[in-house]
Amino acid sequence: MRPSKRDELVRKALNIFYREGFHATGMDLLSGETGISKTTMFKHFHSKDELILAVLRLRDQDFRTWLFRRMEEAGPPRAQLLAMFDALAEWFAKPDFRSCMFIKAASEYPDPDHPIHAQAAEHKRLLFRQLQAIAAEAGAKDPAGLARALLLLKEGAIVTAHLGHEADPAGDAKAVAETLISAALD
Amino acid sequence: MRPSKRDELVRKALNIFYREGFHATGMDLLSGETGISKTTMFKHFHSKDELILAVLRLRDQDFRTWLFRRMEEAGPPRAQLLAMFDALAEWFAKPDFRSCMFIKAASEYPDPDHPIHAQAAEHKRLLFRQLQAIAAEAGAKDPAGLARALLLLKEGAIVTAHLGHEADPAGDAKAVAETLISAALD
DNA sequence: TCCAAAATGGACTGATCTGTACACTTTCAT
DNA sequence: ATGAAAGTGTACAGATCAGTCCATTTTGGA
Repeated sequence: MRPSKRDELVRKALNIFYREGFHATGMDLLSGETGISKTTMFKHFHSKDELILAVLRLRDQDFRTWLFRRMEEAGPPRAQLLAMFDALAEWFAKPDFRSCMFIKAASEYPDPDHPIHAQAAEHKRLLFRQLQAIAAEAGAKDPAGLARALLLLKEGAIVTAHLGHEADPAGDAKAVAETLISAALD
Repeated sequence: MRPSKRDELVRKALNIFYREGFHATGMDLLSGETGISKTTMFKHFHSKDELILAVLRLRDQDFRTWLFRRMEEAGPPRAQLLAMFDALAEWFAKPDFRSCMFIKAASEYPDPDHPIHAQAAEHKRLLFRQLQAIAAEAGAKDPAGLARALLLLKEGAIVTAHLGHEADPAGDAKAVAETLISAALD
């Protein structure tokens, strides 16, 4: 009925989990930081894991909406594929960039059977599907193969931007992507 | 004087941290699982963080030794570069593969100023240096650029192998690497 | 054989963890 | 205005967290 508090909790929890990590963030801290009482938190979500799952669902929506909107703005499908890496560069440049929430979730919940791990994997699968569709639109000979290759570059760039000393991982990835796309569309 | 217990602790802790995660693994569990008393553990390492740092140093040594040995076995430098992805495929196929320890460490300690995060970053830098040297040996026009591109593919393959549904991320990465290497050496 | 260093077990601290209980207040639709 | 739903504050449970203490036992080299 009044979903505002619930949404507010999930959105604020997203930022804190993203910044601090999942295990490192306690429910008490979450309550204090969001101003939402622990009682209410546990009324909406029966466990911390359920809250994390809701956070990941929100993040999945937000991220894919943001990314594919940025890509669409680039125009034709071929340009869209390349624009993914410009979007990544934008993201990496933000001062609060701290890698990919789903890579982090999979790192903290390494058991593939854990629901949180599975939810993170689902995000990657949805990304693949959308990218494959654009690759097909662009006329790629092997849309799935091109999408897989571009996603390898994307994940690599994210990890490197968070962990490496490289100046411009998104630019490096884009350079490789250009040759891949050219070869796939000729 | 008698470093056996210390080494034994670090080696066993490595496996447990790798399997379960850093925050999720308590010192009591570590003591129980390794059979080494907590007193002894804290005599060797003044804190859990120090133990983790030692674990990461060991993992860095082990991993780079293993990887570059596999690559050297492939023969000439150009073949060595490609062989990295065969080594990755081997690794991914192991039933206990759970992504890269350093990506996981950076995920759990997201603050770049944290010593554990810094240690993980150092590993990636050492990898880059060794790969760059091989790229130079192979006669690449831009050894640093080629090394960066290949490492993007490597990190992407690792993440995808852990989190994705793809059948053969190492093979996908290798295919891209082949065209990159050809272009860089012509 | 003997001694010092290394390792042990287990109780203990104080903090923090997830999750609950309960009595109270706020909000909103009717 | 009233009643049900939603939210609050706080104290609490029971487990686990990192880390300490100490008296005892084991170990390895001289």
